[in-house]
Amino acid sequence: MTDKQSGETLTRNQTLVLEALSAAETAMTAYALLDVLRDSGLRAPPQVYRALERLRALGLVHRIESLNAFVACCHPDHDHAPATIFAICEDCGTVSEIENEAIAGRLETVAGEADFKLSRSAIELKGQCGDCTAK
Amino acid sequence: MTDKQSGETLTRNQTLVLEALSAAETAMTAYALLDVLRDSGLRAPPQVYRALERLRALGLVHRIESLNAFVACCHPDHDHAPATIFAICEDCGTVSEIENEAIAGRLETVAGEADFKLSRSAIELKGQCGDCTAK
DNA sequence: ATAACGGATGTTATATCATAACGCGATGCG
DNA sequence: CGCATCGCGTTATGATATAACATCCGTTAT
Repeated sequence: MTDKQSGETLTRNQTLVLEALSAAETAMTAYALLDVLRDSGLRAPPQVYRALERLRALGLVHRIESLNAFVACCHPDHDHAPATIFAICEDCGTVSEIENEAIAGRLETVAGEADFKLSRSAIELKGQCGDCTAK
Repeated sequence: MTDKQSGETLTRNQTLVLEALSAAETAMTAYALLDVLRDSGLRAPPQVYRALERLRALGLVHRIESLNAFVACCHPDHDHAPATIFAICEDCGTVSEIENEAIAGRLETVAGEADFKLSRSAIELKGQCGDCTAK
């Protein structure tokens, strides 16, 4: 059996990227991550993108398409349906993750009605979070 | 009264971009549009991006976030809710636009429950369209 | 008429996001 | 050992997007 990198464990770079993302309040671009992690030894974009790619495959990180940026998954434990909803505050940049079975199901239905075989979906809401509304 | 560009009419560049997009089967990137329209006199990215920006504001064009690309709106007539769904075929690249009140409403609800003031949303489904499934 | 203004335009340069391609070194396995 | 695999580091480049500035041309005010 090979324990090197065949499934569970994260490599050094992957750990660094995941920790930086988890510590961040907002979504971070790959280059922002690179800047933050330069002191930790990362030098070039591919290092960050490779780590992100693997972390995404493991479901530990999500890409926010409308921002070209990334967030750590809030609840990496349970396999989430392919229908996570992201609420992105346009004031403070906070991204919150929402799971909603009803919408996931409806999307499946709608896709089916349109004769579309759904594999993944990206649902991104823009607006103002509670904290910023209060201010 | 000024008829030049105060609301309704499209400028030459805007018309060119909209026509190119409407003619396309799939979503097109700004640079793809630029290539296509070079013979028509467009030379540089800002010309395309400016036209796209205005067309989007008019609701005639949508941006597909997950592709960094653009499509002409299928039904520019009726003001659509801020919850259009795009079904993107990963085989042939076709993008179809789906309107669904139920999902739009549910998203409003879910956002409200999360104390989030929703302004716009991007819903992008990836998968296989009917034609490609049949093949 | 003409000066001043505003909006669209054209153009150059640059910022930002992402990946191709190569070689190295460690590890597991025959 | 010899070889395959994988992560890694590095360089270079591709792809997407915008800043900034000069110009042109109707409209409007004088």
